[in-house]
Amino acid sequence: MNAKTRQRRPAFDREAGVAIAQALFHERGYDAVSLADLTQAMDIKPPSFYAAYGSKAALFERAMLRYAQENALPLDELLAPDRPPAEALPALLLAAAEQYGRDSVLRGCMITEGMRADDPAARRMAESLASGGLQAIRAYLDQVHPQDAESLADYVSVTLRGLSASACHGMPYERLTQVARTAGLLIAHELEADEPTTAS
Amino acid sequence: MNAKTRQRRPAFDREAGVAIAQALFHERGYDAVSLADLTQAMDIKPPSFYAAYGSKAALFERAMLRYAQENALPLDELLAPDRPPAEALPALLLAAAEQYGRDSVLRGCMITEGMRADDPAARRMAESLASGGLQAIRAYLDQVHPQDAESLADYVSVTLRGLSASACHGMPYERLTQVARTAGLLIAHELEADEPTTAS
DNA sequence: ACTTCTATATATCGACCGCTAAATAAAGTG
DNA sequence: CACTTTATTTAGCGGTCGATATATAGAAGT
Repeated sequence: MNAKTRQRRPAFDREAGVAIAQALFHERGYDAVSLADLTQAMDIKPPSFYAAYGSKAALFERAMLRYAQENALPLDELLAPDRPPAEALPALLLAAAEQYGRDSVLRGCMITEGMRADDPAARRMAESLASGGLQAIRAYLDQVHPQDAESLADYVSVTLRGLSASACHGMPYERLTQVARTAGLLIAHELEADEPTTAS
Repeated sequence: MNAKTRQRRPAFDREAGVAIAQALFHERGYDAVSLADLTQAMDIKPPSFYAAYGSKAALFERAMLRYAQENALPLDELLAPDRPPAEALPALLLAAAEQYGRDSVLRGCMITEGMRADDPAARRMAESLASGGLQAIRAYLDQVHPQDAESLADYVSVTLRGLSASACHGMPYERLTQVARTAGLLIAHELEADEPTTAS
C-alpha cells in the first residue's frame, strides 16, 4: 500500500509548552501571537494544543501566572512596612526598570502590557493579575504615608507603565534605569523635604 | 421587470470620513478597527473606501495627521527657549494629562498609542509622527539645561507614555492631572535646588 | 496478547481579515 | 440629447483567525 502509516510522536511536555508560550506572548503580546505561531513553536498540532490548554486565552493566563511566579518583583521586601518610602519607592522603580530592560527580546512587563490586549478576556486576566501589585503599593503607602497615598500610588503606577511601554519600544537598559533613578531621586527629595521628622 | 434598479447615493464626504476614522482609531487602536467597522461607520462600501483612501494604513496616517493638527500640544509655546525648564516641563506634563483625559471616550495620545500597533507600517507612521515631538523636547533641553538633557528628556518621555497608557486604561481626569502636577512639582523642586543661579 | 483509554494526526470548519474585479448609476461635457 | 468619466454597487477573492470532528497510534491495565 502507499499508506505512509501516519507517525505519532510521544506526548509533549505541557509545562515546557507554557514556557514557550510565555516567551512568545511576552515578546509580541497576546493578539500578535497566533495559534499557528504557538503550535509551530511547540511542535504540536492544534488538537493537541486544545486538549492540553483549552484555549489560547487559557494558555495566556497560565503563561502570565508562570511569568508572575518567575519574575514578580519582591514587593513584600521592597515595600516592607518598616522601610521609609523615600527609600522603598526608588528601590521599587529601579528594580522594575532593571527587569523591564534586562532581556533584549523579552522587554517590559508581560502583565502590564497584557492589559492592553484587544481580546477582552485576555485583558481582564492581565488586569486581575496586575491589581494585586497595585494594591500592595497602595496598602504600603496607606500605612507609611497616608496623607497622599493615592497621589503617590498613582505617580508610581504611571511611572511603571511608562517604563514598561518605553522598554517595549526599545529604550536601552541604561536609559531605562536612569529614568527610574531620576524618578526615585525626585520622590526621595520631596519626601525628605516634606517630613524630615523621622528623628527627634 | 423584477429589477430593483440598484440605488446609488451621491459621493460621500472624504474629509468627514477621515474624521470618523480618526475617532475610531483613537478609541480602539489601529488593529482593533476593521475595514467593516470603518465602512459601516462611514456608510460606504469597501470599493468606495479604497478608491478614496487607498488602504487602511493610508487612512490611519491621514487620521493621525488630522489628530496632530487638531490636538497637538503647542510645544513651541510650552517649550519657548526663554522659559525656564522648572516652569516649562510641568506645564507640558499638565497640558498632556489634561488632553489625554479630557474626552471620556477618546483617551490617551492617539500617536503614542499608535506606536504600539501590531501592523509594522502603522507603527512606523506613528513613530515618525511622534519623533517630532520628542525631538522638540530634546532640542529645548539641549538649549536650556544641557548638563542632563537626555536624562530629563527620557524622564519626560516615560512620564508622557505612562500618562497616555493610564488614560487609555481609564484613570480619571482628576487623578491623571494630579499625577502630572506631582511629576511637575518634583522636577521643578529638583531643578530649582540644583541651580538657583539664574540671577547674579 | 487483547482491550481500553488517552493523546495525537489529518483535514477541515465557519467567521472574519484586508482588498478587488466587474457591472452600473450619477455627474460632467459637447 | 449622446457620450465619457467617475464613483458607487454587488459579489467575492485568497488568506488567516481560533477552534474541532473524525480517525488512529501509542500507553496502560488485565
